[in-house]
Amino acid sequence: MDMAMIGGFDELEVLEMSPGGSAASAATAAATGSEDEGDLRRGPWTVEEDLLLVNYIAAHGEGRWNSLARSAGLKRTGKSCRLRWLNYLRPDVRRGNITAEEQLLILELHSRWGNRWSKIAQHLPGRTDNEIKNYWRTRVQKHAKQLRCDVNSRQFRDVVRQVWMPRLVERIQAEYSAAAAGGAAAVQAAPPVAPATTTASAPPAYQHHSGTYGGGHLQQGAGGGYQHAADYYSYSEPGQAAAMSPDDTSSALRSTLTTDAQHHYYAASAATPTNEGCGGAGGGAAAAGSPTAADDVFAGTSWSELLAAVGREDDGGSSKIGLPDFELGDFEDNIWSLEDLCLHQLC
DNA sequence: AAGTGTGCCAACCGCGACTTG
DNA sequence: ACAAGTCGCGGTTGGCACACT
Repeated sequence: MDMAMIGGFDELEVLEMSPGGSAASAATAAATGSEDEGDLRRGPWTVEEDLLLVNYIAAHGEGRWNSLARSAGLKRTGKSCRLRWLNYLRPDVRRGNITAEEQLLILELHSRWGNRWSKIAQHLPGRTDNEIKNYWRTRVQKHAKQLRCDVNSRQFRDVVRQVWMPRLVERIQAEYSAAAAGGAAAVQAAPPVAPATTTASAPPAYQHHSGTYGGGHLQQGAGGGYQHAADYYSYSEPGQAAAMSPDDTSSALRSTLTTDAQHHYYAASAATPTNEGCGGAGGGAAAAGSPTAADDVFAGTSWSELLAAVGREDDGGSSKIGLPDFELGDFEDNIWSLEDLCLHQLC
């Protein structure tokens, strides 16, 4: 937890504030706090409450939240204590912007597992399910809305795979190249590569290799990165052999950073043409459920092939994938810009 | 400078799964 | 085997902060 932040409050008068909150929120807390309602408080946590909780857990450990709440002298439900601890006070909670690597993981894992936020969060060290859920709702769903797509529609998933993820990979790649350039003179590292040419021109760590999505099948070794990649690739659903332990989150992240991510995301995404409409209810089941390997109709196609297959519904029938006639709004980040979509003939 | 809109995030709620007696 | 209690998850909401007009 951010004890420094809590310690930063010198005056007890401001204790009736949620961290990062305000007097207004404190007032709200007082108004809605129902301190007397069943002797249970609700609303924003005060610094005093945080300290009580943290100190109690430090001394006795977590778990048994209802009795913990009583024993710690907190007028909160166990549920509320658990939430506060897990989402905010836990020492290893990571705060700040979701990195490109993390975005990539979230997109990938969500495409596999759907809204299994806690499961996804297990693979992002320090991130909470709540944070990932919020990210999805505020960022990803916003994009879907801009595209007039149902976030669960296959079209939107295609766009994520064919535009957003490549963009993230490029960004990560560029960052690594820049880091490498900063460290050594041997900066022959490839510049951020255009998606369709990546396979041919990427630096070694990103070289294309064939593999089987979900099978951990790697034909080409390229140092430690590939080892991690193997771990990541071979992660399986319960019931299947899982090469990566659930707690090997850093491995998952590293693999995302250091492997043939493009292959991973695009070979894994070999598209089956579909004209499922955007904004309809059609995609709900697809995302609500967790796409299995068998369900992954994108398996087996290189990502450059995939990009070549992308087109619009109204392009005279040449499209392989029925992407909608997007009405583009402003994309606030460079990951997914109008230029990107136009570049890939998605607009 | 004031009003409005939007993004973000902490917290709550309901429900199902699990545990315990 | 069953009921009550507890836990964990996903969905939703309320409100602050900031950007924009």
